[in-house]
Amino acid sequence: MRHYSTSLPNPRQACLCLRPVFGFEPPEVRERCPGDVDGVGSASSMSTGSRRPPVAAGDGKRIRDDALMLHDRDRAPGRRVTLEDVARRAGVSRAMASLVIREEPGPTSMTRSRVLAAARALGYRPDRRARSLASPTSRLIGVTFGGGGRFHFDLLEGLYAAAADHGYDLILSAVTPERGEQQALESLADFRFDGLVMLGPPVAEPGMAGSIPVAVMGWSVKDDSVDVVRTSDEHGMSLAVDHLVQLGHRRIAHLDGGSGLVAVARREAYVEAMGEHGLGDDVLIVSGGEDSLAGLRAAGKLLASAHLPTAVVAFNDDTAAAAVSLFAQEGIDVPGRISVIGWDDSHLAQNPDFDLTSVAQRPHEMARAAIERIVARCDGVEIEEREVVLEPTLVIRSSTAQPFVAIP
Amino acid sequence: MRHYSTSLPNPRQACLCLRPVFGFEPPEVRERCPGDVDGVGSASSMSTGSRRPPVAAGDGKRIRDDALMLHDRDRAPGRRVTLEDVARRAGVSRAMASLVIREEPGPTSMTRSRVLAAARALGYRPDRRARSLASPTSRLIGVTFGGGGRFHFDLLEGLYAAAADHGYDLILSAVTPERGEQQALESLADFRFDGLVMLGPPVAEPGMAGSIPVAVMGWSVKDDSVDVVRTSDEHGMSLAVDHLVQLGHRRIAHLDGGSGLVAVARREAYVEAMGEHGLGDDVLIVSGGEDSLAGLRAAGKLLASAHLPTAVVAFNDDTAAAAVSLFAQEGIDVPGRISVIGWDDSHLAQNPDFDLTSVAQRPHEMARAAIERIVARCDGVEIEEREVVLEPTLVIRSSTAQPFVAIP
DNA sequence: TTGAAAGCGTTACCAA
DNA sequence: TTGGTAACGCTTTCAA
Repeated sequence: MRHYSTSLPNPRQACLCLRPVFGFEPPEVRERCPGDVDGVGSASSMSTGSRRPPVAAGDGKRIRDDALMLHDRDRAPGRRVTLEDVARRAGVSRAMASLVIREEPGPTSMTRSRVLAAARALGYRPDRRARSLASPTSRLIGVTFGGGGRFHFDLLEGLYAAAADHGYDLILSAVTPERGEQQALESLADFRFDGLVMLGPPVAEPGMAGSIPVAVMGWSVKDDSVDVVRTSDEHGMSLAVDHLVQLGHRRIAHLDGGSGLVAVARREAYVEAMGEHGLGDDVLIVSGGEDSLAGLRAAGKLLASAHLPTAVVAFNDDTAAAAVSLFAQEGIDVPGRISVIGWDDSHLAQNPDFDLTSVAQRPHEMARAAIERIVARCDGVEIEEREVVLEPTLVIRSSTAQPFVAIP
Repeated sequence: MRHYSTSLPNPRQACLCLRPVFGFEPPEVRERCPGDVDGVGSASSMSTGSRRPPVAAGDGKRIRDDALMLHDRDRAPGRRVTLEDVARRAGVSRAMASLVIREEPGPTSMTRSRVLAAARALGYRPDRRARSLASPTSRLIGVTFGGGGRFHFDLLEGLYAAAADHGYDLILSAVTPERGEQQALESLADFRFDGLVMLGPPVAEPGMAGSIPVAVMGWSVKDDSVDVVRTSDEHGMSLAVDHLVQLGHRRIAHLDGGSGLVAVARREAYVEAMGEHGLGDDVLIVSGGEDSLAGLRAAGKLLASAHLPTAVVAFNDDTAAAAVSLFAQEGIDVPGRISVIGWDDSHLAQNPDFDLTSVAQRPHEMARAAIERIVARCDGVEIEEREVVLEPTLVIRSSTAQPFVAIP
């Protein structure tokens, strides 16, 4: 009582009794949770210490009252289930239980099923902290991300899935204007991650050396100690331009994405793609940006120009959709008067109101590639090429068609 | 040698030598890092074992060779600095060093400065896993977030800062379409967080019981075991409408935010605010959404209507800016012909091209409030009210002015 | 004020 | 195959 009076003023972590969603409050004892008084060290809990070895009261050592009462029926209410609990319930040692949980070879199928049953019954979930602390590899992959919008969010989703498949967990750290990349990395490093994935914002030189596997997603980087996973902008742009040229377009404009690394790459790819079709003279770049508003303004500029092109390749779906909206507002038919191509094949492109032809990068596959890279390197596999370039595809929908105006 | 041949196939966590950004590779030894052979268990290290107790060789116990060689000069290269290292360098016990690092009272200023100096020299950073594992409170606050865009990102930034001020760390978990709230919470729970902040997406009933402090940000929730930190939509809307009415507007429309919880609240607040000014008959709600495209379309609908209002209150800055863009495109002067008010006072509102009058919720203050709540509850402080409602302010810029059309 | 030692919940080693 | 036990890096208790 003396010992615990200050250390447990309220439930906190020590009394973590969450709803069934969490799945780690054993069904058998859940009903004891709600109204229960935190009985650690209380007189009432002492009465349950029947199995407790005869220790002289006040013998000067810190008695693990709580540990001693950890028999199935006597666990402190809400106390989280540990491997120890599982092992005891299954009647095996902790080591055995550990092997079973980690699906390591060794235990007999008999042992295995007993342990598994016990774990399920108790709602056991391993403690990631203890796990990563104990093992030489933390099985934690750090992820830095910025305000990258939907696409980064999709990447995140993919990363979670891929990491889980490899038995890794993700720890995220946001990079904000106030909180630079360095700080984000430091706070991640305090968790001792095994590998790092950087989603953004795109920086020219990631602040990491080659001591730990690092993968950068979505943009290219010169530092050759990091892996790069990206979709080929060149290929994507050439798919888009090819498609339009095949339909008969020549005057194809590009609503660009501003000054970001990705925008620059796509702009250059556009120029090149046009050149390859001998359309160098028809190059028309309208400076824009990454969001719908930038797209709106760029589309406005286009409308103000003397000679409206017959097709437009936008930087992304947001800007493309904005352009389509504006065109609609102005009574300019898409694709009748002008064809529009977006990028990312996002929900916007798939939205029936827009139904945009769009260059599709598959974020989940990119994520999978990045995780596989990292995991492989963590396992000591030597990989030569530092760059994974996925080929995008062109999803053709109803925003592109043959040009209205005949080719002069 | 035998023991370690398999355990260190490649650097991994065990050889975490990062760049100076990380600040935990001691300057004095950094030059030893790159080409160094992993000397664990090598003969040379044995010569430093002077403090090693006389243990018979091969006595059947696993000897901590590496621990024994942890004198300043013999640390394994790249091995991360521990409290042990700091303590040894400062010539004190680990317990002392711990107290100093945690800024607990006890150590003399002499001890304190020695330890601090050692920590700095070695570039020490505490291991969050070990720290949270050892203490009854993990000092970890879980945060779930969704694709909430810029505003959520600003909240995140504020949360980081506020948590750090209280000595807490954040662990993030994304809620995506594929990865529900439940899964996000489970993965967080494996880190044994002390408190939880939920940023989104807004759900009617957070999947948590009252066993751990939970704060929900930005939307209201009926469950009275969670704290709610939000900005008053009622107040914000009434500021906006008041401002417009004072300028002489009567026909004030609302570009709404769709069907989200927040959008509903603002829509209702709009109706009420109009009613308070006896403008119930002038209520005009244009259904929209949360992003610029929705704003664009809503503004388009507005334009198509017979009788353009003289002012518009939008759901947020994105939709407001989209409307402004469209109006500009159509030659409708803002604020000459129509006044526009946004919400969030984001970078868009502050952008000189738009210069929007906007309802400002201060995300950093909201974040601070949420963290303070959580921390207080973690410390066992009883708090009565479960809701913190911050009053927004109206930032007046150049998108609002007196109405062009006189009141009939 | 300081230090020794026990513990947190795991993993990984060893010998049986 | 199994179980005992030493780590992991820290916090916390208790005695000096």
